Amino acid sequence: MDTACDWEPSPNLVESYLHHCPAREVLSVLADKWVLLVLGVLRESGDPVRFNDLRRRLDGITQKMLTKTLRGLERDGLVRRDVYPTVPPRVEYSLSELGASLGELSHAMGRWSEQHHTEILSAREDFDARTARTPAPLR
Amino acid sequence: MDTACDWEPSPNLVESYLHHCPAREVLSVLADKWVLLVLGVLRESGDPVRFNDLRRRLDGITQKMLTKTLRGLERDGLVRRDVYPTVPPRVEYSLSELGASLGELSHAMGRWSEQHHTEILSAREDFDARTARTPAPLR
DNA sequence: CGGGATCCTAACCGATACTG
DNA sequence: CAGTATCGGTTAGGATCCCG
Repeated sequence: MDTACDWEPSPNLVESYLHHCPAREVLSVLADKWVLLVLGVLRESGDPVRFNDLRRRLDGITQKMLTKTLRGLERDGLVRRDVYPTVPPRVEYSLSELGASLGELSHAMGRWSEQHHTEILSAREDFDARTARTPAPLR
Repeated sequence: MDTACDWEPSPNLVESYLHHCPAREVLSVLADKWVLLVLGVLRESGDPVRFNDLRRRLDGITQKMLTKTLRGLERDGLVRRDVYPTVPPRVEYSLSELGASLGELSHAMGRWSEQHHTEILSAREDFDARTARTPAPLR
Protein backbone atom coordinates (compact mmCIF):
# COMPACT_ATOMS: atom_id res chain seq x y z
CA MET A 1 0.00 0.00 0.00
CA ASP A 2 3.01 2.26 -0.04
CA THR A 3 4.68 1.14 -3.20
CA ALA A 4 5.56 3.40 -6.06
CA CYS A 5 2.81 1.91 -8.14
CA ASP A 6 -0.49 3.53 -8.89
CA TRP A 7 -2.47 0.52 -8.15
CA GLU A 8 -5.63 -0.23 -6.26
CA PRO A 9 -5.96 -3.46 -4.34
CA SER A 10 -9.33 -5.05 -3.66
CA PRO A 11 -11.96 -6.03 -4.47
CA ASN A 12 -11.04 -6.89 -8.00
CA LEU A 13 -7.71 -8.17 -6.95
CA VAL A 14 -6.51 -10.02 -9.98
CA GLU A 15 -7.47 -7.39 -12.47
CA SER A 16 -5.82 -4.72 -10.37
CA TYR A 17 -2.42 -6.29 -10.28
CA LEU A 18 -2.58 -7.57 -13.80
CA HIS A 19 -1.18 -4.40 -15.20
CA HIS A 20 2.54 -4.28 -14.45
CA CYS A 21 2.20 -4.27 -10.70
CA PRO A 22 4.56 -5.79 -8.16
CA ALA A 23 2.15 -8.41 -6.95
CA ARG A 24 2.04 -9.84 -10.41
CA GLU A 25 5.74 -10.47 -10.33
CA VAL A 26 5.36 -12.15 -7.00
CA LEU A 27 2.71 -14.42 -8.39
CA SER A 28 5.08 -15.38 -11.13
CA VAL A 29 7.45 -16.67 -8.50
CA LEU A 30 5.01 -19.46 -7.93
CA ALA A 31 4.76 -20.18 -11.62
CA ASP A 32 7.70 -22.50 -11.33
CA LYS A 33 7.94 -26.22 -11.54
CA TRP A 34 9.99 -26.61 -8.39
CA VAL A 35 9.18 -23.71 -6.10
CA LEU A 36 6.09 -25.23 -4.53
CA LEU A 37 7.86 -28.55 -4.09
CA VAL A 38 10.94 -27.04 -2.48
CA LEU A 39 8.79 -25.00 -0.14
CA GLY A 40 6.81 -28.10 0.65
CA VAL A 41 9.81 -30.21 1.54
CA LEU A 42 11.34 -27.47 3.65
CA ARG A 43 8.03 -27.02 5.36
CA GLU A 44 7.54 -30.67 6.15
CA SER A 45 10.98 -31.04 7.57
CA GLY A 46 10.82 -28.52 10.35
CA ASP A 47 14.59 -28.59 10.61
CA PRO A 48 17.07 -27.07 8.18
CA VAL A 49 17.93 -29.30 5.26
CA ARG A 50 21.26 -29.67 3.58
CA PHE A 51 21.68 -29.26 -0.15
CA ASN A 52 22.15 -32.83 -1.25
CA ASP A 53 19.62 -33.99 1.26
CA LEU A 54 17.13 -31.65 -0.37
CA ARG A 55 18.15 -32.90 -3.76
CA ARG A 56 17.49 -36.51 -2.82
CA ARG A 57 14.10 -35.68 -1.39
CA LEU A 58 13.18 -33.79 -4.54
CA ASP A 59 13.61 -36.77 -6.73
CA GLY A 60 14.20 -35.72 -10.30
CA ILE A 61 15.57 -32.26 -9.82
CA THR A 62 19.02 -31.54 -11.16
CA GLN A 63 21.53 -29.78 -8.98
CA LYS A 64 21.53 -26.92 -11.38
CA MET A 65 17.82 -26.35 -11.04
CA LEU A 66 17.91 -26.86 -7.30
CA THR A 67 20.63 -24.27 -6.98
CA LYS A 68 18.78 -21.88 -9.15
CA THR A 69 15.50 -22.40 -7.36
CA LEU A 70 17.08 -21.99 -3.95
CA ARG A 71 18.91 -18.85 -5.03
CA GLY A 72 15.69 -17.37 -6.22
CA LEU A 73 13.89 -18.21 -3.03
CA GLU A 74 16.76 -16.88 -0.98
CA ARG A 75 16.77 -13.71 -3.00
CA ASP A 76 13.06 -13.26 -2.37
CA GLY A 77 13.58 -13.71 1.35
CA LEU A 78 11.59 -16.91 1.45
CA VAL A 79 14.43 -19.25 2.28
CA ARG A 80 17.34 -18.80 4.63
CA ARG A 81 20.73 -20.16 3.68
CA ASP A 82 23.21 -20.89 6.44
CA VAL A 83 26.75 -21.76 5.52
CA TYR A 84 29.07 -23.57 7.89
CA PRO A 85 32.56 -23.29 6.43
CA THR A 86 33.69 -26.68 7.64
CA VAL A 87 35.40 -29.33 5.59
CA PRO A 88 33.50 -30.59 3.82
CA PRO A 89 31.26 -27.54 3.62
CA ARG A 90 27.81 -27.68 5.11
CA VAL A 91 24.98 -25.53 3.80
CA GLU A 92 21.59 -25.65 5.39
CA TYR A 93 18.35 -24.33 3.99
CA SER A 94 15.25 -23.46 5.93
CA LEU A 95 12.12 -21.42 5.52
CA SER A 96 12.13 -17.85 6.66
CA GLU A 97 9.07 -16.58 8.43
CA LEU A 98 7.85 -15.20 5.15
CA GLY A 99 8.59 -18.47 3.42
CA ALA A 100 6.74 -20.37 6.11
CA SER A 101 3.62 -18.33 5.53
CA LEU A 102 3.84 -19.04 1.84
CA GLY A 103 4.56 -22.63 2.70
CA GLU A 104 1.13 -22.87 4.28
CA LEU A 105 -0.39 -21.83 1.00
CA SER A 106 1.72 -24.24 -0.96
CA HIS A 107 0.63 -26.93 1.43
CA ALA A 108 -2.98 -26.02 0.78
CA MET A 109 -2.22 -26.39 -2.90
CA GLY A 110 -0.72 -29.79 -2.24
CA ARG A 111 -3.75 -30.89 -0.28
CA TRP A 112 -6.00 -29.68 -3.04
CA SER A 113 -4.01 -31.71 -5.54
CA GLU A 114 -4.23 -34.71 -3.32
CA GLN A 115 -7.97 -34.39 -2.99
CA HIS A 116 -8.84 -33.62 -6.58
CA HIS A 117 -6.30 -35.27 -8.80
CA THR A 118 -8.63 -38.14 -9.62
CA GLU A 119 -11.28 -35.70 -10.84
CA ILE A 120 -8.72 -33.93 -12.96
CA LEU A 121 -7.31 -37.11 -14.38
CA SER A 122 -10.73 -38.44 -15.31
CA ALA A 123 -11.67 -35.07 -16.77
CA ARG A 124 -8.59 -35.34 -18.94
CA GLU A 125 -9.54 -38.76 -20.16
CA ASP A 126 -13.02 -37.57 -21.00
CA PHE A 127 -11.68 -34.57 -22.83
CA ASP A 128 -9.14 -36.57 -24.78
CA ALA A 129 -11.68 -39.19 -25.69
CA ARG A 130 -14.12 -36.52 -26.74
CA THR A 131 -11.68 -34.56 -28.89
CA ALA A 132 -9.84 -37.54 -30.33
CA ARG A 133 -12.48 -38.78 -32.70
CA THR A 134 -14.80 -35.86 -33.00
CA PRO A 135 -13.60 -33.64 -35.81
CA ALA A 136 -17.26 -33.30 -36.80
CA PRO A 137 -19.27 -33.55 -33.58
CA LEU A 138 -22.79 -33.36 -34.94
CA ARG A 139 -23.48 -35.53 -37.94
CA MET B 1 -6.85 -43.20 -2.61
CA ASP B 2 -8.02 -45.47 -5.39
CA THR B 3 -5.56 -44.64 -8.07
CA ALA B 4 -3.31 -47.11 -9.75
CA CYS B 5 -0.35 -45.68 -7.92
CA ASP B 6 1.37 -47.20 -4.95
CA TRP B 7 1.44 -44.05 -3.01
CA GLU B 8 0.71 -43.01 0.51
CA PRO B 9 -0.83 -39.62 1.20
CA SER B 10 -0.29 -37.77 4.46
CA PRO B 11 1.40 -36.74 6.66
CA ASN B 12 4.46 -36.12 4.56
CA LEU B 13 2.46 -34.97 1.66
CA VAL B 14 5.03 -33.42 -0.58
CA GLU B 15 7.55 -36.19 -0.26
CA SER B 16 4.88 -38.75 -0.92
CA TYR B 17 3.75 -37.41 -4.24
CA LEU B 18 7.19 -36.39 -5.36
CA HIS B 19 7.79 -39.75 -6.93
CA HIS B 20 5.81 -39.92 -10.17
CA CYS B 21 2.41 -39.64 -8.57
CA PRO B 22 -0.70 -38.07 -10.01
CA ALA B 23 -0.87 -35.24 -7.55
CA ARG B 24 2.50 -34.09 -8.71
CA GLU B 25 1.22 -33.67 -12.20
CA VAL B 26 -1.72 -31.72 -10.90
CA LEU B 27 0.59 -29.45 -8.98
CA SER B 28 2.45 -28.77 -12.18
CA VAL B 29 -0.75 -27.40 -13.62
CA LEU B 30 -0.41 -24.52 -11.25
CA ALA B 31 3.20 -23.99 -12.17
CA ASP B 32 2.16 -21.86 -15.08
CA LYS B 33 2.50 -18.20 -15.73
CA TRP B 34 -1.12 -17.67 -16.67
CA VAL B 35 -3.20 -20.32 -14.96
CA LEU B 36 -3.60 -18.54 -11.65
CA LEU B 37 -4.38 -15.29 -13.41
CA VAL B 38 -6.99 -16.79 -15.69
CA LEU B 39 -8.63 -18.54 -12.77
CA GLY B 40 -8.53 -15.28 -10.87
CA VAL B 41 -10.22 -13.26 -13.58
CA LEU B 42 -12.88 -15.89 -14.12
CA ARG B 43 -13.46 -16.02 -10.42
CA GLU B 44 -13.80 -12.29 -9.97
CA SER B 45 -16.22 -11.98 -12.81
CA GLY B 46 -18.95 -14.26 -11.57
CA ASP B 47 -20.41 -14.36 -15.06
CA PRO B 48 -19.02 -16.18 -18.06
CA VAL B 49 -16.40 -14.24 -19.98
CA ARG B 50 -15.87 -14.17 -23.69
CA PHE B 51 -12.53 -14.91 -25.25
CA ASN B 52 -11.40 -11.48 -26.32
CA ASP B 53 -12.88 -9.99 -23.19
CA LEU B 54 -10.70 -12.32 -21.21
CA ARG B 55 -7.76 -11.41 -23.36
CA ARG B 56 -8.20 -7.73 -22.70
CA ARG B 57 -8.49 -8.27 -18.98
CA LEU B 58 -5.34 -10.36 -18.98
CA ASP B 59 -3.25 -7.58 -20.34
CA GLY B 60 -0.13 -8.97 -21.93
CA ILE B 61 -1.26 -12.44 -22.84
CA THR B 62 -1.17 -13.43 -26.47
CA GLN B 63 -4.12 -15.16 -27.98
CA LYS B 64 -2.02 -18.21 -28.52
CA MET B 65 -1.17 -18.52 -24.86
CA LEU B 66 -4.70 -17.72 -23.79
CA THR B 67 -6.05 -20.41 -26.08
CA LYS B 68 -3.53 -22.90 -24.85
CA THR B 69 -4.14 -22.05 -21.21
CA LEU B 70 -7.90 -22.25 -21.59
CA ARG B 71 -7.67 -25.55 -23.44
CA GLY B 72 -5.59 -26.97 -20.66
CA LEU B 73 -7.97 -25.76 -18.00
CA GLU B 74 -10.92 -27.09 -19.95
CA ARG B 75 -9.20 -30.42 -20.39
CA ASP B 76 -8.60 -30.62 -16.67
CA GLY B 77 -12.25 -29.88 -15.98
CA LEU B 78 -11.51 -26.58 -14.29
CA VAL B 79 -13.08 -24.33 -16.89
CA ARG B 80 -16.27 -24.72 -18.86
CA ARG B 81 -16.39 -23.63 -22.47
CA ASP B 82 -19.76 -22.77 -23.96
CA VAL B 83 -20.00 -22.14 -27.68
CA TYR B 84 -22.88 -20.25 -29.22
CA PRO B 85 -22.68 -20.80 -32.98
CA THR B 86 -23.98 -17.38 -33.86
CA VAL B 87 -22.45 -14.98 -36.34
CA PRO B 88 -20.05 -13.78 -35.21
CA PRO B 89 -19.34 -16.74 -32.95
CA ARG B 90 -19.59 -16.33 -29.23
CA VAL B 91 -17.56 -18.44 -26.83
CA GLU B 92 -17.92 -18.04 -23.12
CA TYR B 93 -15.65 -19.32 -20.42
CA SER B 94 -16.53 -19.86 -16.81
CA LEU B 95 -15.24 -21.78 -13.84
CA SER B 96 -16.55 -25.25 -13.22
CA GLU B 97 -17.27 -26.23 -9.65
CA LEU B 98 -13.86 -27.81 -9.45
CA GLY B 99 -12.28 -24.72 -10.94
CA ALA B 100 -14.10 -22.54 -8.47
CA SER B 101 -12.64 -24.43 -5.56
CA LEU B 102 -9.19 -24.02 -7.04
CA GLY B 103 -10.04 -20.41 -7.70
CA GLU B 104 -10.36 -19.88 -3.97
CA LEU B 105 -6.81 -21.08 -3.56
CA SER B 106 -5.57 -18.90 -6.37
CA HIS B 107 -7.32 -16.01 -4.73
CA ALA B 108 -5.53 -16.78 -1.50
CA MET B 109 -2.31 -16.73 -3.44
CA GLY B 110 -3.25 -13.39 -4.90
CA ARG B 111 -4.02 -12.00 -1.49
CA TRP B 112 -0.71 -13.27 -0.20
CA SER B 113 1.07 -11.56 -3.06
CA GLU B 114 -0.79 -8.39 -2.34
CA GLN B 115 0.18 -8.47 1.31
CA HIS B 116 3.79 -9.48 0.98
CA HIS B 117 5.10 -8.16 -2.29
CA THR B 118 6.83 -5.24 -0.61
CA GLU B 119 8.74 -7.60 1.67
CA ILE B 120 9.78 -9.67 -1.30
CA LEU B 121 10.81 -6.70 -3.34
CA SER B 122 12.90 -5.24 -0.55
CA ALA B 123 14.42 -8.66 0.13
CA ARG B 124 15.45 -8.73 -3.50
CA GLU B 125 17.09 -5.35 -3.29
CA ASP B 126 18.97 -6.39 -0.18
CA PHE B 127 20.10 -9.59 -1.80
CA ASP B 128 21.21 -7.91 -4.98
CA ALA B 129 23.05 -5.20 -3.08
CA ARG B 130 24.70 -7.82 -0.92
CA THR B 131 25.82 -10.07 -3.73
CA ALA B 132 26.73 -7.33 -6.18
CA ARG B 133 29.91 -6.11 -4.55
CA THR B 134 30.80 -8.93 -2.23
CA PRO B 135 32.95 -11.36 -4.13
CA ALA B 136 35.13 -11.59 -1.01
CA PRO B 137 32.81 -11.03 1.94
CA LEU B 138 35.28 -11.17 4.83
CA ARG B 139 38.39 -9.10 4.28
C1' DC C 1 -15.12 -13.16 -33.07
C1' DG C 2 -12.50 -17.03 -31.84
C1' DG C 3 -9.43 -19.33 -32.95
C1' DG C 4 -5.69 -22.62 -36.01
C1' DA C 5 -1.11 -23.01 -38.48
C1' DT C 6 3.71 -21.31 -39.06
C1' DC C 7 7.93 -19.30 -38.24
C1' DC C 8 11.35 -18.02 -35.32
C1' DT C 9 13.87 -16.53 -31.20
C1' DA C 10 15.01 -16.60 -26.27
C1' DA C 11 14.89 -19.20 -22.28
C1' DC C 12 14.89 -23.20 -20.04
C1' DC C 13 16.92 -27.06 -18.58
C1' DG C 14 19.58 -31.55 -18.55
C1' DA C 15 24.24 -33.54 -18.94
C1' DT C 16 28.82 -33.19 -18.12
C1' DA C 17 33.15 -31.50 -16.37
C1' DC C 18 35.61 -28.90 -13.03
C1' DT C 19 36.53 -26.44 -8.19
C1' DG C 20 37.25 -24.91 -3.17
C1' DC D 1 29.80 -31.39 -0.06
C1' DA D 2 28.08 -27.71 -2.46
C1' DG D 3 28.40 -25.64 -5.73
C1' DT D 4 30.16 -22.97 -10.76
C1' DA D 5 30.88 -23.17 -15.89
C1' DT D 6 29.94 -24.59 -20.38
C1' DC D 7 27.61 -26.88 -24.15
C1' DG D 8 23.73 -28.16 -26.58
C1' DG D 9 18.92 -29.90 -27.32
C1' DT D 10 14.18 -28.86 -26.35
C1' DT D 11 10.68 -26.02 -25.60
C1' DA D 12 7.98 -21.94 -24.44
C1' DG D 13 6.03 -18.44 -26.28
C1' DG D 14 5.75 -13.99 -29.18
C1' DA D 15 4.62 -12.28 -33.98
C1' DT D 16 2.23 -12.86 -38.03
C1' DC D 17 -1.08 -14.59 -41.35
C1' DC D 18 -5.24 -16.86 -42.35
C1' DC D 19 -9.90 -18.97 -41.95
C1' DG D 20 -15.02 -20.09 -40.66
